[in-house]
Parts: sequence; structure tokens; C-alpha cells
Amino acid sequence: MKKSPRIEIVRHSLSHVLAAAVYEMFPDAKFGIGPAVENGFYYDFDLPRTLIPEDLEIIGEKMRRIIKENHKFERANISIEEALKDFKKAKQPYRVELINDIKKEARGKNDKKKSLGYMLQVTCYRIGGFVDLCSGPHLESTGEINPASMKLAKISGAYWKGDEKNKMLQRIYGVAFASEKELKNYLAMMEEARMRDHKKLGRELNLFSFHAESPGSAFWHPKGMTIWNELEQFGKGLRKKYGFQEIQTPILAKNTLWKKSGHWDHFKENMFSVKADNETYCLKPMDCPFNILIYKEQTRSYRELPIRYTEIGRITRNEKSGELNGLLRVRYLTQDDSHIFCLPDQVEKEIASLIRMVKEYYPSFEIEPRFFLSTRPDDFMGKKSEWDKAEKNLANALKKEKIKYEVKEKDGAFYGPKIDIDIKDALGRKWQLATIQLDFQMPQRFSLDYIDASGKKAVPAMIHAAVFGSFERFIGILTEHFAGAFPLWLSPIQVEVIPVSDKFQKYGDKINLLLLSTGIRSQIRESSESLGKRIRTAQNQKINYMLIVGEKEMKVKTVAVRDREKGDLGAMKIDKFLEKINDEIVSKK
RNA sequence: GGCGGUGUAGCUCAGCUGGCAGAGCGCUUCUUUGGUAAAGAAGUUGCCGCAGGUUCGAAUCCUGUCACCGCCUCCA
Repeated sequence: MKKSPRIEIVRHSLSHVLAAAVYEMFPDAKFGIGPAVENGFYYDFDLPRTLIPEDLEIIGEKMRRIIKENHKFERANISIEEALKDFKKAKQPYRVELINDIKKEARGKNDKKKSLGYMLQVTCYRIGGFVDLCSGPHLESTGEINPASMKLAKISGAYWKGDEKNKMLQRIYGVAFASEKELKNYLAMMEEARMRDHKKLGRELNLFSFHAESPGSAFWHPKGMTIWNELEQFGKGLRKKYGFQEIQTPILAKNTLWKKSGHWDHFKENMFSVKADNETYCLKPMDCPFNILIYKEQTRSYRELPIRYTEIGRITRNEKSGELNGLLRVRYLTQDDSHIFCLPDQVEKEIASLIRMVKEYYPSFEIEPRFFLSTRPDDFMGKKSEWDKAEKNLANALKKEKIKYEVKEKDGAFYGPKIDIDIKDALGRKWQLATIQLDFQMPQRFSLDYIDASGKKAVPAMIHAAVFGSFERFIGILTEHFAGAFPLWLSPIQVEVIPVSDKFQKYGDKINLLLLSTGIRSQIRESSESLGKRIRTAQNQKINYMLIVGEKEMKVKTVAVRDREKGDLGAMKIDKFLEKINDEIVSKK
């Protein structure tokens, strides 16, 4: 979908119309900000009372009326001082704050340029009796908006300026598109997303569950575990190919370790701790310090670097209650973690190799990765020069692998910059999965070293990487991506044998056993349900193949194959079906 | 953690201004022995999230609390 500047203007103008409608309903309303966003717009208000869902109807009606009345968006530039006076008089504290921010910024710029005045104006727009501070651009008039292509969507809370220390305002979201048809498509897509919700499918397909007794932790059922194990095996295979060795480390350590790593300072609020023997232990929120301890077990020579460790890391993070979200945000998660210790001049090669490995994962899931370089955050650890070097290392590796990427400013970890890999799912939604992080800080904090070629001690570099990110999140996303219809190699039940009647149950059992003995996940059920009903159930369970067997098939030792998507494929010799299905599993189609 | 919403059978949900807790699906049993997305009948299913309060009487009203959903914040 291409972004049209025109629709941006429409959305922005709509937020202004929304504000006008709210002003009409609540003359005492205090106004926050109201930008255009992806798929629509929003506006934040400080209102004398809490909005209820019915208010949205009323406000929406008012907006449609204002649109129909075809008001002009009248633009006016006024001086900052005048604007300050006006908005103070109008009792608009957030406006006053914003104008003061603009003033401060303008001062800064003017000092440098030594040409006072040019920034000391702000832009306001007026529709009817409502004046709003806004840089625009807006449409000429409200009549240009098609009211049928717009809909108010929801109300939620939002902190003023996005800071949780500030007051919470009420945010009204609207969706808006260039045409009514696009709006309808969008709403249909939202409905589709609802149908694909992994929490719903997880229950229907019996993959996993959540329980109030342990909020934020998934309970994996046999079918979910099958998917998990396939992923784990797949990931471990690739790790082996790229020279990793598997390790396993404990789930908790004394907080002294976390103080040393810096995690205590940055995340102690988010770590579960327990007291034992007059010591405080923390459940691990990361695997890295443990990997470091293994590295430090021996004196390392430059000859043995790089050392590449991989670990299925069971980690725990005490996320705030409101942040939990099914499998996508949990408190107990399992990472496919990796740590590389290498010489500084091996860094780019190792990163490039990791990028190739990441790229090898995705085709099996029918998803396209997109790469980002996340740079130094404000609360960084270490020296700027080290960061510059690390960021350059990452950029060079990306270049070497001819990867197109975008930069996410200030989005790095506190100990180093990272390459983040996002994917788009079947509905076009973005998710962050894999991450490759370069770290010159932990090795220093933990006094890591190796003996270099001249016999002197030197400090190695450390690279952190995860590809699935977490098994929980990855399976959640896959479930939604495939709408529960997993590709054959991942599918919990690949085949169901369905005898036409119980006279053929024995023949069915034989086929089922044959399939199971060759490693295919097959099942057969004894049931008095009609054939149609059993097919329907198997379809709803998204079982890839149904083998219908009756008199005809038994006589000539065939199976009637029904494909979950393509339907009836006709009769097939059993050997031929085995060959077909094994091919598909191996090629991960 | 903050704001808003929602908690009734395994699932999806109905239950109005307080007055005997319901439907469909599922599950069990029986009948049916089927040919590519729902055979028929009977039966079963409840701490109305939890704890208080108001009331002759609470699924329903009030308070608190827990969990979930959406958003904000956060995400090593």
C-alpha cells in the first residue's frame, strides 16, 4: 500500500474536525495533540468527564455535520507572544506548554543564526468558531472529506507527551481512508485479524493455554509442543551448521551478578527475586552473564576464537500487568539465544555470517525479513567512540551482505547497537523477531580476555543474537500468520485417516500405523459421527491431509486423499502418498 | 503501573427496572453404517471470576480485588 500525501492531509484535517466536534460538546475541553497516523488519526483531550462508548456516536455525528457544513480551514500565522496570550486566556494549558516549547526551540535556532524573528510565529487553523494550534497542512475546507470513508474507532488513555509521569488524557482514535471502499477493506481486515487471534486459535486447536494462577506464562499442550519441537530442531540444525555449540545455564543467580552486568541498575523493577541464605537471587532476565561465566572458565587463546555458544534460554521478566498480551508479551519466555566471543577484527565477519543464518530461517515460514540498524540510546553504557565503532561494524556487515536497511535512531540496547529484523505477516502487520547485538561493554565489565598472538592479554568482542526471538512470541505470530493452518512440516496433526464406516476401521488402523511408523503425525478416531461430520471436524482442526478409506480403497490398497485446501485429490496408492507427503515435509513446503 | 472495557456451562453467548440460571455447539449413551464441510433421539454440563456490603431476596445494585481484552508507558 502506497502512502499518499493527500490522505495524510485528510487524516490530519479530520483530527482537527474531531477537536471541533469535541469542543462543541465540551466547551471546557483542554486540547492535547492530534496527528494523522497510519490508517487514521487521533486527538488527545483533557475532558471534564470520562467518555463512554455512546459519546463516540454523538461526536461522530457532529463531525459528519461539520463536514457537511463545508467550513473553510482558515490558516493564520500569529506571533508567539500573541498566541501565548490567547491560549492562556482560553485556559488551554497544554497549548501554552507547546507554544513555550516552540519558543524555546526557536530561541536556540535564532541564537545560532543570529536572525531573530523568523521562527517567532505559530500557525493556527480555524473552522467555524474553533481555533486550533496546528502546523498543518489542512484541506481547503471540510467539504472535501468523504464522511463515509471515516469512522471513530475507540477511546483510550494516553499520557500527555507520552510520559507516564504526566497526566493521562483521553485519546479518541478514528480510522480514515481515501474512499469508503478502502475503509470497508480495512474494517474487513480487522475482522480477519480478530478471527486469526492466536489466543482464540490456540484454544480451538488445543495448542496452549493461559491460567490466572500464573499470569503471563503459557502452558503448552501436546499439539503446541509439537510445533515448538519442530522449531527447536530446525533452529538447532541451522545453529550447528553455522558453528554453534549448545550449552545450558541455570535460571537464577545472586543479584551481585546482575549488579556487575548492569541489569540491576537498568531493570531491577522487572526482575523477580527470591531470598535464600541471606542472599537475594534473581531469576535470569537474560542469558549473557551466564555465557560469560563459561567463557571465563579457562584462559582463552586467540586461536580458539570465535567461540559460538547457543542456548535455549528460559528467562523471566516481570512485565507490568497491563503489558501482557497472550504469547506476544509474556513473563516467562524461552529464547533461542546465541553468544559469540570473538576478536575485534572478526566482528564484521561474524555479524555477516549471522545475517546469512537469519536469512536462511525465513523462507520456511513464508515471511520476508526487513532489516534495521538500531543506534545508541540516551542511557548508553561505555564510550561514544566504542559505540561509533560498533555501529560502523554493523553497518559494514549489512553492506557486505548487500542488505537494504533502515535506521532506528536511539533504539539500541544499553550495552550496544543492534540489527533488528522485522517481518510482515499475512495481514501486513509488522513484528520484531530476530536481533543481532554487538557489545563491547559486557566483556569490559566482566574483565574478559584472551591471549593474543604476541602473548598479551586483550579484550574480546561479544555478539548477542536470537532468531525466533522467543518461542512463545514466534509461535504466536506464526499462528496468526497461517491462521492456524500450519505448513505440513510444522503441523501438529498432519494426517487423519477417516474410514467410511467402522467396517473399514481395521484397514484404517493399518494405514495409520504405517504412517506413524514412518514418522508422520497421523491419527484415526473411532467415532459414530457421519463421514461429512468427521471431515468437517478435521477441516476445522486444519489437518493437512484426510485419507478417506472404504470398500473401493481397501480392495486395491489405496487411499482417497483429501487436501485441506484443494479438496478431494482422488485415490492414490499408499506408497505414492507416503512419497508425496515425505517430499513435502523435507522441502518444508 | 496508568486509562477504558469485559468476566454467566469446556466454547460462543442470552439473561430487561433485583424474584426458580438459559440457548446453540461440545460431551455421554442409544439408534443410524455412511463416499468428501454439520445424520437422529435422549441425557449431561454451573463457587454467574473472588471477597465484602445493601436488601425479605443479588448473576443483576454498591465497594474492593483478581484475571483477561484494547490503548498509553515499558521491552535487556
